[in-house]
Amino acid sequence: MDFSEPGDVLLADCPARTTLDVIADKWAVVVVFALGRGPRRHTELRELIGGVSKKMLTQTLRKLEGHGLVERRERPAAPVRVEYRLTELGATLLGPVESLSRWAEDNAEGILAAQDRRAELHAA
Amino acid sequence: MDFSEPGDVLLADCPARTTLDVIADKWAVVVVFALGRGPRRHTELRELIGGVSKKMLTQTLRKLEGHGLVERRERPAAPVRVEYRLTELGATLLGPVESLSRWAEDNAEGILAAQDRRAELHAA
DNA sequence: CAGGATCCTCGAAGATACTG
DNA sequence: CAGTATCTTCGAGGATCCTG
Repeated sequence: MDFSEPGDVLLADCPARTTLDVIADKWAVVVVFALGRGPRRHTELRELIGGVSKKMLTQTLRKLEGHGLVERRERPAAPVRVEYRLTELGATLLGPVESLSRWAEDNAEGILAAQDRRAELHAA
Repeated sequence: MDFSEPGDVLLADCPARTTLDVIADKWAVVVVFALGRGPRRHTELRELIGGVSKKMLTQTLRKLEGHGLVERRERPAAPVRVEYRLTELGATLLGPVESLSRWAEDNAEGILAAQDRRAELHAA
């Protein structure tokens, strides 16, 4: 249990932590997941995701774009059409994200059960 | 690309999304990661993680405990000693979390590069 | 349609001090 | 040591309106 070994990153002020901050945010994860199935437009994403404001979605997309994970492609037309897609780099994030979402799906029940047990204790 | 297929969860108001909210937070991920190597005490965690306030750490631990991912074990003594460890359920989260952290580590460089390219454009 | 600009609020989180 | 309590600030994010 020696944390000074290499491989024990993610702690303190390492690049991995910085990088994690990019994606350790609810919307980023969900957006990447949603784009995992192919390019989507702003409105499509909003409908698919649900519960995200226009502002937050744009903000999240800009952030992901700024980090090279998402590409914005504007179709000249009137009214404008804008498509977002994962970049090659962004696509590599899909594995971990889906691993996470699979876990979330598989363990939703257990988590909620624990939550409820808590609630009951708290009520007593 | 049909989102109505099963397996396309994580969108809208599904249990997976609720569950994701539990862990889609910076500190939660890092704490789980840190506990992945064995039980740790409050102070140890604070030192290992770095940049987290006492308050936030306690809060995060309570949350994880409330969701059945972490167990709090108090050793009667003076001064009190408290150990935190992953529960069995919590340990199952280790896979996804490490998958994520490995990604973060491997792609830190690429991410930062994209970031910098952006910064330059913005400066111009 | 996509998204900038503005205004406003409310809660997340730091600082500080105290306790079992 | 491992917290709790209190106070305060600061910015994330919603609502609304406007534009190319």
